[in-house]
Amino acid sequence: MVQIPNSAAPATPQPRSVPTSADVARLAGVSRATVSYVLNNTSAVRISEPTRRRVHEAAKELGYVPHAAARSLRAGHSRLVLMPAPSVPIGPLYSRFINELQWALSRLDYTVVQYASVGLRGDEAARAWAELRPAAVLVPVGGIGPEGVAVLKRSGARAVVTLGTERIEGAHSLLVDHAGVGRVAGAHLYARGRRRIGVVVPEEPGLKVFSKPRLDGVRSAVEGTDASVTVLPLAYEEESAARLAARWPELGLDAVFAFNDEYAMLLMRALQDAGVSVPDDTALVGADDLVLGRLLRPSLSTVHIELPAGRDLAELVDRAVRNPGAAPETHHVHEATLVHRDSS
Amino acid sequence: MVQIPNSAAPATPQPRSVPTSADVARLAGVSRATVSYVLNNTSAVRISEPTRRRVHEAAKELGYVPHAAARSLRAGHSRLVLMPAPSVPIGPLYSRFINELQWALSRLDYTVVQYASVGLRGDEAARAWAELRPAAVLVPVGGIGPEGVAVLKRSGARAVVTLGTERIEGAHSLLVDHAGVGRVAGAHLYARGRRRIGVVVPEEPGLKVFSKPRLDGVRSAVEGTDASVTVLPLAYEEESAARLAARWPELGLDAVFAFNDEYAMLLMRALQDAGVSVPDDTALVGADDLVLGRLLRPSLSTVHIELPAGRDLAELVDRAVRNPGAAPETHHVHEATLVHRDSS
DNA sequence: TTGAAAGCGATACCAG
DNA sequence: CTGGTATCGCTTTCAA
Repeated sequence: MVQIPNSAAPATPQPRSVPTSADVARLAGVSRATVSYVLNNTSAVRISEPTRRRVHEAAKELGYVPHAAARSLRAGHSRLVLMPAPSVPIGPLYSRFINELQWALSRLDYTVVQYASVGLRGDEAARAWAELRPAAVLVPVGGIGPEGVAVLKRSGARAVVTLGTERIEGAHSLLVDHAGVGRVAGAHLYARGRRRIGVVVPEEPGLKVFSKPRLDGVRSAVEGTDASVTVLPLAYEEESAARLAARWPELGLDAVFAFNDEYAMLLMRALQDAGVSVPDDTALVGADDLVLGRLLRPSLSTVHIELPAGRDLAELVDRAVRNPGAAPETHHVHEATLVHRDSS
Repeated sequence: MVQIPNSAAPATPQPRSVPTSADVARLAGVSRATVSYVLNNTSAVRISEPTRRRVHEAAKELGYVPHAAARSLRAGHSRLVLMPAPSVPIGPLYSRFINELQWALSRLDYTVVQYASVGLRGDEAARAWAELRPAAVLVPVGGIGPEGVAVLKRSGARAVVTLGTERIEGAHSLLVDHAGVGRVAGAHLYARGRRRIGVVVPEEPGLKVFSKPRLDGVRSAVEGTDASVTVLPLAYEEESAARLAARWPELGLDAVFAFNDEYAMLLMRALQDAGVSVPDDTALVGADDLVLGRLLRPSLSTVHIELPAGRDLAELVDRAVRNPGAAPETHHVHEATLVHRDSS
């Protein structure tokens, strides 16, 4: 690449330093205060129309973009909502919910940001989030403890909301009843006359927060009956499923709750390939009610769970931010219902 | 809720203002400068061990967390990498890539953040991103134009990298050859003797950026031959697939490229339910090589695409940030290969 | 209606 | 080795 030395060709639009409101003021021939008033439509002061125009034109000409950090430093608070990005792909159901939530929060004029806190755990992560001085932090399941909440609050977070299976001291909570998912599945299988029930537990580490309560739910559903529960570790790979299916005769199970629809699909195929008939030999129930469950043959029974509307959670966040002193709210989501299809 | 008025109960640990480095300095009995040196391990100055300890203890006692905005304001730059969050769920393949990338960037000490710019389009979005003064912006396909890149650069972004199907003026590009995906699929179907080829185009709006080049790829593969290409709009719902399958006799197609494996699964089921045999009556090819393709019966032929390692892209970003003057790099991903299974 | 100036929190230079 | 202090960009009183 031929480069013309700067000294020889100062004409090239070299990356001049980024324009500030002072530059805008200079170009418009006004003070920085006036620029601020105009660009923020401050209603407390009235600026003459010609001045407004000059300021707007200067801003556009320079390509001025305000500096968010400077602004929130001065303001003493931000409208940033931080969501730790889940480190494992968490499925379409959850993605859709997150999307909806982000949309709703944007409508309330928050800046929503997903922070990838890879490699940090517990309080370290909380500290990293706190550095950004968010107005609110929305933590998906298992990502924070009471000390983490304290760190965030001390550094000015006005609301911490956890989405998960258990309440965290000091934080608002949206409790999703994963145990209920397991309970519904277990009760259904029991009612269908099944007594030796397997429960798939994904080997993928990030999913334990879901799989554990779902497993416990199945257990609680058949507690005190003559039914037994067998834990079935399974990785999301064909080979793992094939190995599990090969052990089927010795396992002697007549039913499986497969954690979710995707694992159910994986297992259904492996079972069918191994000559195990679904649902005759073994009944199969998934969860999350994904489209793909309806596409399987036999079509997949599943547990449907109604996540709250993104708007509702957004409003909870907004309320919490406006009134940080209020006692933590706890909301429950336990609308788990069984969708009975052909696999059970 | 019973609320005790504040005035009556000032004893409750009310949110005292958030501790700053000045507070730490005061408590440790040193100057703010010293605090900064200690906490940042500044190697240029040597601080006595006792002082270090006192500072660290004071910081811990107060629960001090540095203020990222203040820091980057002072520093004049940030290590923030901004990635606009895709507004549509974009599939497991892409999610995994994003995750890997975030991880690699964190290792290089960048703060990676996904920004949900819901509702903003084009330059508006670019301006919103620019307010955060990121060091680099990674824009997935179709999210930015040349003016947007200019806005970002003018406000100090040292690198803009687009991941997509076309180069954008001024930005580094990682070009994923979606047309190649279509070409490979089309060529394969042609080679298998198919001549009336349907191409599924998702009705979901966000997917057009992928589906358009894939469709064009199929077209180019059979251009100048006796094969024809028919566009098949399809929404990701059973009913939509059923309607499409019902029209099958009149369409008279002997092959379909189904955009990706998920749409392929949807269509395969609908075709089978409508009595169309795959692959005898109609050959079917998906894309993305998802696990579920192997689980279908017949197992699904698909186009595998090798995305670059997250590490490589992270290094491109890092290089670009360190050397903002360098000419935009363009990298190509065109490793599309056909995985032949039973559906074609 | 506009301008001057203080100050948000952290850092890095320059003295001491 | 440690402490003042100017500075980053912006908003917001207070005066003019």
